[in-house]
Order: sequence, then structure tokens, then C-alpha cells
Amino acid sequence: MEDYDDPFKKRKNVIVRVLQEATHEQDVQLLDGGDHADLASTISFALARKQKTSPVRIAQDLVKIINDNPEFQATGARSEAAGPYINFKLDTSYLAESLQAAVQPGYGSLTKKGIRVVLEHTSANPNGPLHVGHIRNSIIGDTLARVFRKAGYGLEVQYYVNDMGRQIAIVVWGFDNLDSTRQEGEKEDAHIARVYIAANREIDKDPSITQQVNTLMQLVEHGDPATVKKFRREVSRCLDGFAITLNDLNVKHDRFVWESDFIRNGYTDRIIAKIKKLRQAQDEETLALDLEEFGFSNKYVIRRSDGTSVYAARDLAYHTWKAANFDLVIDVLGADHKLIASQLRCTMKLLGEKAPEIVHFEFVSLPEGSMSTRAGKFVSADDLINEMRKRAFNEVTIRRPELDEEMRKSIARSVGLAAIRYDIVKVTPEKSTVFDWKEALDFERQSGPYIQYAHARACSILEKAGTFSMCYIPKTDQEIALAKEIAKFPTIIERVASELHPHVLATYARELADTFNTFYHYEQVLKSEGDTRDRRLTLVRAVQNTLKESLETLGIDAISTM
RNA sequence: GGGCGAGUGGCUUAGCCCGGACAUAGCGUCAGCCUCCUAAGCUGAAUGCCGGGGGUUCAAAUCCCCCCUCGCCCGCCA
Repeated sequence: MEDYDDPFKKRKNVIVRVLQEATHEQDVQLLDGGDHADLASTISFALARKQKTSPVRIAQDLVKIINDNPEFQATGARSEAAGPYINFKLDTSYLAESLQAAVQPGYGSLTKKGIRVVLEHTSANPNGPLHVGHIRNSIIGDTLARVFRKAGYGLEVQYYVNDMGRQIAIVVWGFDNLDSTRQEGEKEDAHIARVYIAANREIDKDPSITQQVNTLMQLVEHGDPATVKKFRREVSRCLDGFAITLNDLNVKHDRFVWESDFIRNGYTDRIIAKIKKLRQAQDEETLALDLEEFGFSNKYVIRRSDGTSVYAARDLAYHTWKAANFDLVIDVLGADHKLIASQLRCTMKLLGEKAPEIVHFEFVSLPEGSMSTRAGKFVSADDLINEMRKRAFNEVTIRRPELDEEMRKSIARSVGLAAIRYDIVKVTPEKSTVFDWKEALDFERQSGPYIQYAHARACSILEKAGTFSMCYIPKTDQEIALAKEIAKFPTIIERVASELHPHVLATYARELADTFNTFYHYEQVLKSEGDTRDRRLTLVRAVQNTLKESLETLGIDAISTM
């Protein structure tokens, strides 16, 4: 893909070509030079084997050839041998090019790709409020959505509403049979959870209730108007509650897609008909797929013996619809969906359809064990948000007592949100985590507020600076270090979109803030004079803009004072 | 029992796909820094057989095999 014309990558590509020419090797991957250089090559080791010479000798010879190459000279880079390693050091021209891009609004945006992507995330069952496990899904999903937009993809974000599951039938049974009036000031989703938990307790006491729940499920599948209406009403109320939470988290969906629609519009029947024709189909009492040849030991059931569809059938119908309308399908799912997601992917391929890319994240548990809506054992996202805002408000009041209350409240909302989103997105999705209040409420060092603070500092300097002339050539070590960090941003966006790893962006934003804080400590900006002042102010403008773009891509407010 | 994921200083964590030059950072501990652009900050010190054992390689946290521990999953639930 021909993205944003990255000044660093441009030079790297030339060096790769020159190196290929000099060595007659195809595979000449360059690595990060660390402290030694901008880029480095270890090709000498491999050549030493073939040529039966010492790698040190080879490195020395190669450096001579490379430095004589006119194409290489044009990049402004120079190469030198350090033992067997070949180090490449770039001049600051690429930094100047990067900085010019970095002061522009929207820095980091890549060129439009003309690829339509559908991203599904959150999709929690509407049987109780979102908890800290669900919002790991929301925050990973929403961050990826922001990255994909920035990376130039056409994007639609969907929430798949499971409105015909057993859990919802239990909720409906609860409203029909238990004392279930809403309490004063109770949020809709919390109300649903209370009834759901109570209904489950009744079922535990009297298992015969299960029959009544089954009846409700059959009625809804066959489209009984009164039952459908009840299901829709409770699910909608729960979603109204979710909407408040998601809005507080700065998480946005473009469309809510209802599972039951895929029964009504005939998609599920159609997919069942297609599945029947597969060689792996077993159409007996139930309709199921035998996927053993693909390594699945259990049957993948599509239709029950009573003729009703199971979740898998509707999910296949939904994914077929997505595959038909988009170029790339991405789902963000919890680790508990790994098996069924790979069965779904396998089946989609058998049907000749585009299989979704799945981003799995591992579980969030509590110190006392795993969370359960059914058992009422969870920390709700709403509680977390409220606690975080309270903490942030206290903190702002201590630091900025002179600000009026409205202002402090507004800052506290942004800071609280930053703390939550960053705390969750900073760790790789593959790692299971234990929710820890103390850590979540931390506003220091590796936190969202820390990055916001660096941004606010930069804003403050710029505000005091007044007008200045842009000067894009960094000079001192601190200036160069900061410029190098700023220059990485577009590559980071590209990497996150291809690896589907949003924590990479979180790490980058933190490292950028670190580098700026160090710069801030060592180099005077406003008190410096002439070219130096212009140069440093240009850097501050570039870092401010890059921090802003990074924060906003993380769904965090880039506030200018705090 | 089988499948998937994780195991990195006291705690949390990056790097692993694509093997290279002293393993990233934070918390905590210790020692410093506000007549200086926002101290939600900065500097320095101590703390690592990168879960264990084999192997491949000039070179392994990274690749391969075995084992151990933890999490998730293996339903005519969703």
C-alpha cells in the first residue's frame, strides 16, 4: 500500500536496495540500530558462512561499497562498520520532512485505501450493565476503529444485539412473574440485571421454570407478536442504559444490528439451506456440522431437533451479510469465544464466504475470581466511571484551586476518561488481567492523565510564545531525540491497523510523552533566543499536535489545561 | 483428557509474528531536583539463570520439542 510518504521509510527503502545490490542477497532486513545507529544490518554473519571469511572483514568491505554508491549518498546517510554490524546513520533531513508533516492538522493520517471495513465490538448480552470486562472489548474495539479511520479505511462500527437468547428469555420471565418495578433513580440496565439475578435464583430453586423459559424462546423464534414485543422492550431498555455508559467512555457505534432480524428477513433459513448441502453436514434430529477434519472434536450445531435455530445459525447469517457488504470483517471478542469463532470461520470458508478477522482479548477478573452478571459478581463500568471522576475532581481541585467548579468538573471528566481508557488499552489483548482499583485510579507515569499532562504543558508553552517562525531542523541531542519520536507516528498507525494491536499506540503515546518531558527538563524553550527559540517552539508545536492526534486516536480528550 | 492464550526484578508491563551489539518502562525502595516554560514532572541507585529442561544456530526472551503453573473453552446456552 502506498501510504503517507514517510520520510524515514523512503530512506530505509533506498538503503535496503543499495544493500541488496552490494550483497547480492534478497533478504536484507534492516533492524533498529538502538543507541548505535538509526538502522543496522547483520547481513555479514550470513555472508561469512557462504564466503568463509570473517564477518568483521565483510562488514568493512560492504561499508566501502555502500558509501561509494551515489544513490546511497543522495539520502544523506552514512554507513560504518562496528565489528560485524553495519550501522546506518541518517542526517536530520528526514526529521525536517517529518516535522513539517507533524505540525499539520491530522498528522498520522494515511492515504485513503478504498477498502470498506466492518468492525463489530462490545455486543454484550443485554441482561445487565456493562462491567469492566465488557469495556475491555469496547475500548479495544473503539481504539481500533479510530486507528482504521486514521489509516484511511472506510469503516462502519456495529453492535450485534443478542435479543433472542436464553438470558433475555429469563429476563422477560422475571418481569412477568416477579416483583420487578424499577426503583427510584435506578438505571435501566441495572434494573434489568436485578430482575435477571432474581429470576436466576428462582430457577435454581425451581428448575421447572426452565420449561416456561423454553416456551418463551420458541414463541419469539416463531414471531409471536406479544412475546416479540416484550423481548424488544426489555432489550431496548437495557441498550438505553448501555448508550449512557458508552457515551461516557467516548465509544461510538454506527449501527445496532438485531440478531432477530436475521430470522425475520429469511437470512437464517437461507444459510441453513446452504449448510445442509455441505459434505460435513449431518441432517438428522438436529442439523450439525462435523468439523473433525479441521481439528474440531465437537459437533457444530446449527438447528435444534425442535426446528429452532441456535445462536450459531444466526451468527453465520449475520456474518454472511457482513461479508457481502464489506471488504474486511473484524470482530472483537472475548477469549471465551475462541472456539466458536474458529468454528464460524471454518464454516464461512466452507460456504465460500469471507471469514472474519478476530481480535480476541483475554479475561478481566476480580481479585476474588471471575465476574458473573448472573451471580451479581462484577464491577460495573458506571461505578468505575463515577469513582474515577470523583478522584479526578479531587485531584484537580488540589492542583488548580483557582479554577471555577465547572472548569474543574470538565477537566475531571476528561482526566477520568483518560485514566480508564488508557489503563485498559495499554496492555496487550493476549494478557488476562485482574481488575485493581488502586492501579486503575493511578494518574501517574504510565497513565492517560500523564500523557494529557505532557500535552497540556506543550499547549501552555505555545500559548505564551506568541508568533514565531517555523524552523524544522533539530540540533541538540534532546531535540533530535524528540523529533525522531515524532517521526514514528504514521508508522505506528499503520502497524496497529495491520497487527490489530491497539496497545502499540498506547505505548507509543507514552514514550512520546516521556521524550517530551525529558526534553522539557533539559532544554529551555521560551527563554532561549533567536533560531534556537524558533527551532524549539517548532518542536513543541509538532509534539503538541502529535500528542493530540495520538490521544484522540486513543479516544482520549487532548485538553489544553489541567 | 483435548484445544487456545499467558508465565520477563517484590508487584505490573514492552519486546516474541520477522533471532543479533548492554532485555523496555512504571509502581514500590533508596538518594536528589520547584527564586527555572504546569512537580499529574525530572535525574540517579539497587533489584532479572526472560517458568523449567532439552534442541537448532556463529548468535535464542524471540524458532522447534517435552514438562510445570495460571486463565479461558470443549452444551439441541449465548
